[in-house]
Amino acid sequence: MATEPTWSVGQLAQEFGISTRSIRFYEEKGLIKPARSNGGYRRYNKRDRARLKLILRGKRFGLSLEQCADILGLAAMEPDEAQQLRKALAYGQDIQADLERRLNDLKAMKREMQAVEKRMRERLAQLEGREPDAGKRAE
Amino acid sequence: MATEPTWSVGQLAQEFGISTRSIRFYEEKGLIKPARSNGGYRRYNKRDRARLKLILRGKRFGLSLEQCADILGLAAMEPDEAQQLRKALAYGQDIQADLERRLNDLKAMKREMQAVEKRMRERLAQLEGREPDAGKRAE
DNA sequence: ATTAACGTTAACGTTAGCGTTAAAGTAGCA
DNA sequence: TGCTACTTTAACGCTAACGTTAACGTTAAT
Repeated sequence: MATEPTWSVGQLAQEFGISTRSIRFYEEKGLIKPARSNGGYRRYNKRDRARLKLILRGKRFGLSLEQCADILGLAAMEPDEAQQLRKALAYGQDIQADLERRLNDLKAMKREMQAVEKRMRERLAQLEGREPDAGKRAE
Repeated sequence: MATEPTWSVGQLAQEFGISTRSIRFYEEKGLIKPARSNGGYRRYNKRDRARLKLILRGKRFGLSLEQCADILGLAAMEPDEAQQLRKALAYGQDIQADLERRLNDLKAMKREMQAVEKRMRERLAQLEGREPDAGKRAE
C-alpha cells in the first residue's frame, strides 16, 4: 500500500544544491506544478522531480527557462492529433539542430583552449630551461 | 603598402548579426578596445575581430561576459613570469573541465531529445496506420 | 557644399533569474 | 500542548546584458 514518495521544496533544494526560491520561481514560470498538502505545502512527486532535473541540466549549458519550458512541454505532451504531433516533431528537430551547433561551438572552444595551453606550456618550459633574454618575437 | 584592414561597429554588427549596442557594451566591460579614427569613430582590426568572434562563441553556449573576459585575458596575456604562467595554466584547466561537463550535459540532452522524438514518431505511425480507439494506457 | 547614412556619448528602461525580508501558517515530535 | 523547523505568499532588490532615445558630430558621395 506504499503511497508514491513525495518531497518538500526544501528537500529537493538540498538534493539539487539550489535554493527553494529557485524552485518556486520555476513554478511561477509554469515549469512545474506540484500538488499541495492540506495545509498548502508543495508536495513533489517523481515526475516533478524528473522535470526539475531536466530544467537544471538545460540551464547548466545555457538554455533559458523559456527554452526549458518548451522542451518540458514537448516531453509532457499528450498528443491528440497528428497535426500537433508533427509540429512538435519539427520543433524538436530545431532544438536538436541547436544542440548540434552548441556541441560544435564547444568543441571549437576546447581546441582553442588546448592551443592556448600548449603555447603556455612551451613558454614555461623555455623559462624553466633557462633562456634568459631569448624570445622577443613580434607576433 | 596595403594598410591593415579595419571595420566600423556597424560593419561588424552586420557581419555577426548583433547590435552595435552589444559591441559597444563589450567594450564598456573591457573585452575589446578598438582604435579610434580622427573623428572619434571606432576602428576594429583583425585582432579585435577575432576577440569578438571568441566572445560570441563563448556566449552561444552560456558563458557570461565575465568568463569570456577571463578567457580573452588568457589568450592575450604576455607572460613575464613562470608563476603567472602556472596560475593561468591552472585556470585554463578549470575552464576545460567545465567545458567537459557541459559537453556531457549536452550529450545527455541529445539522448533525451532523441528518446522524445522516437516516442512521438511511434505515436504518429500509430495514428497514421489507423488504430482508431486503440491505445488508452495509464502511464 | 549638402545631405543621407553612420557614429558618438549619456542616460534611462527592460527582462531574466533569482536573493532577501516580512508576516504568517503548518508539521510533527516531546 | 508547546516548541522548533519548515513552509506559505507578497513584495522589494539586484546584476547582467543589452534596447532605446536624445542630442549631436563624422563620412563619403554627389
